[in-house]
Amino acid sequence: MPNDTFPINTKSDVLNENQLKAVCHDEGPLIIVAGAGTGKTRVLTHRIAYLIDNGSKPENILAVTFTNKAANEMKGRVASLVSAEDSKLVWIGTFHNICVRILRHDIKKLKLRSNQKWSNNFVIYDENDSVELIKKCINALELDNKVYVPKNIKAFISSLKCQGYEAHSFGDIAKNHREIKISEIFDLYQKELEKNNALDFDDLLLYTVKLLEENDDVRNYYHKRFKHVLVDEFQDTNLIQYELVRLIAEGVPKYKRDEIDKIDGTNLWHGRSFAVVGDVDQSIYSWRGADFRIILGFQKDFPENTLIKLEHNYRSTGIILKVADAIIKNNKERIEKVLVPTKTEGTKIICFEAENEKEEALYVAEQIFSMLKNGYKFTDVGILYRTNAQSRAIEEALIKKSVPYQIFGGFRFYERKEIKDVIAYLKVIYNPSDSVSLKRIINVPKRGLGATTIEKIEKYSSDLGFTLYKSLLEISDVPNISEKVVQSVKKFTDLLELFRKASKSLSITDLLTYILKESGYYAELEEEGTLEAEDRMANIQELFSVASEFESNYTEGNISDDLLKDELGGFLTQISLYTDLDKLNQISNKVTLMTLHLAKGLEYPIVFICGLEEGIFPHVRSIDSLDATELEEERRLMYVGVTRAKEHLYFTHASERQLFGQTGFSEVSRFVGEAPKEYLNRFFGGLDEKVSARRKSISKKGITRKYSDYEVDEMIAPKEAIKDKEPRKIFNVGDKVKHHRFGDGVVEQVFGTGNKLLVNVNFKERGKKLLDPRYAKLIKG
DNA sequence: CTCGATACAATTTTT
DNA sequence: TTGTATCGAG
Repeated sequence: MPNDTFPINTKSDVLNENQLKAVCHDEGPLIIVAGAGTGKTRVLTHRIAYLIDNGSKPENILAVTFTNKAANEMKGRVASLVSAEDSKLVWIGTFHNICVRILRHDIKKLKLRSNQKWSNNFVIYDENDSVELIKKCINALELDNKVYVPKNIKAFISSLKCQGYEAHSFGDIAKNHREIKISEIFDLYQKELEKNNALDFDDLLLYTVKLLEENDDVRNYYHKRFKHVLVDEFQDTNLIQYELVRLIAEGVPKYKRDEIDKIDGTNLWHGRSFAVVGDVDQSIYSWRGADFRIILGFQKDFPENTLIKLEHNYRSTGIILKVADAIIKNNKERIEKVLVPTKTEGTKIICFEAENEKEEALYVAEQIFSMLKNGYKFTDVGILYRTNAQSRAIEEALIKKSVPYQIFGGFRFYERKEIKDVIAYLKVIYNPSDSVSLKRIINVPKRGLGATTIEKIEKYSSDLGFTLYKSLLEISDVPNISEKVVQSVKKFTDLLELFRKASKSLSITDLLTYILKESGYYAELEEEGTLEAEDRMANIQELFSVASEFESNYTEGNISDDLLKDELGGFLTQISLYTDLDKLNQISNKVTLMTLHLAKGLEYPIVFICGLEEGIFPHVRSIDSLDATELEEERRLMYVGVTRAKEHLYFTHASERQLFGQTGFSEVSRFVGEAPKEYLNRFFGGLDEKVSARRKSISKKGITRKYSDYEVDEMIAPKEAIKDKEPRKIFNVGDKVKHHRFGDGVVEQVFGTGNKLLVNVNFKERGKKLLDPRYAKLIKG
């Protein structure tokens, strides 16, 4: 829902039976198996509101998501259900965000092997920073970076960290020469991070878990504080993330679990809950260390769990769901479940075979215009594909046909060179130990400090155990350095010291202006005068608007307490954990292009899934893979794509496609074949005389429908025709009630009997609230 | 030290 | 075809 991110959907106040059960589950571990479009977010937000309305303190609730977008959406929806003050007290955030909050407070309590301690002004390294550092480690160990490819090593170490390994514990189990070497790189990498006072994304989780495991006080504090823990997208949780929420919810380190269970396991859940929501069929990040079998682990760890399935789909038409179901049924690794439609059958899925990727793209553009005639808007359209490379042809066609579009994925804002440069200045000012950022800016703009000089200084630093910054400050002690370089370095460090002083008094935007001017960064760009340089300046301008937005939030006090302490630190944290996906909230009348991965959690009335060809989707790598589970993951991705569609779904594929500058032929994807034929309407592009033999053979079977001039199929229903099959019933009890906080209201729904009684009350001033009369004081009359 | 030429590889990427 | 990474000449 890109165009209405925080809707207060009046209908959503009515919950179905299982949604209600999940919302009102009082104590203990809870698994909510929620298929696509079954109101998962609605359940989570209403559950938070329910807990608050029924006596829980908002500060006792922790809700964890994977993306900032999901977190923001949840915050917005919770804010619409409870009071503004209450909603601010609930901790809602991404795994990484929650970890930073905990670590900024308590990382000093975490001891390093060297008996040093972390300081709370640590910086966060992104993928690039980490790879840079790994590169350095590989060099330092005199290993061949063709054998030990930094990017791959980073991924390997990352997966180790996600399983809870540290360098030494991996070293103990390393099986072969390569693994031993990797454990050495790992070890050095970690030491370097320590020296830089930097944490990578995985460390945020790993160290928080370590802190909670080792430090009883910290663990007890968070365990006592968070009486209700909720986890979104649980199927995408990796081991370390699970361990984090488990530690908070259960309050017991892993190795102590067995003893505790026997002693007072029965009391554990008194007034507490641990709710996880997930759908294994939507697990598409296993290559990132996520393992949907974690749900089985949860069941094993908490045999007393309650399992609730949400199977009523409120998003898609019947046919779309049948197709999704037929496709995902081909997977072996799954928990059996069905999606029960609540909408009409809808129209058949249109499957278009184009001659090549250009025609495919043109077809998409034309169809969008046809849909406009049916009352749809550009915002109603989502165009999905497997790989970013596919977007080019589509973009070209959209430009040609003047279809406004927005695209997500590809290069990210915060990975742009100029943005990284400017941020590197901020990072160094904030934390001078950060040598990766320091190296990034030491010669940007050009100061005559090249690779050889840096190497010399680095050598000197590691020999004496200095940080790079310290060596720069004492540059005249470094051997074999020319006077020219000494002067240049002095000028640079003076500049940084100046910035650091300025940072104490200046706002972020003023500091940025100061840096750009004094460093000569702006001047260098201006001098260049190229189109590219202009682009860069524009991007830097965008960074300014991000900064000023942060400032206004900061002064208004909308930032959580930890971050309030330090404006620069808060800003750096925010942008380190930011992704482009967050921009998706922007309202604009445009169609949206993105990869299938990015589409998870979104929905569009009209969805195009493009490039449905063997080799593209499913991708060659998963077809060739010996591991059958990779193909199953591709299929789950297909399932995610199909279930994004609310009303109309298109499959498109091309028989010929340019790939890496070469033309190749491709078969239609097996996933199209897995959709029942009776739900597909097949169309073919190209000119009649060019019809291939294969196509003819298909037409003989009578499947072909003549397709010409890209006219829209007459069978497509106008938007109004697709409605809910039957509106969900509202039980109008009509009792007038009074609540000490919410005032007067009318009972609109009553659920259950006796102990399980629940009422849905519409309060004059506060709107609808779901209440348990056992806790909420309701006075009749 | 800097710049340009050439070789080379090529999913997905919540943070 | 594209983007980047590396190497050698100036």
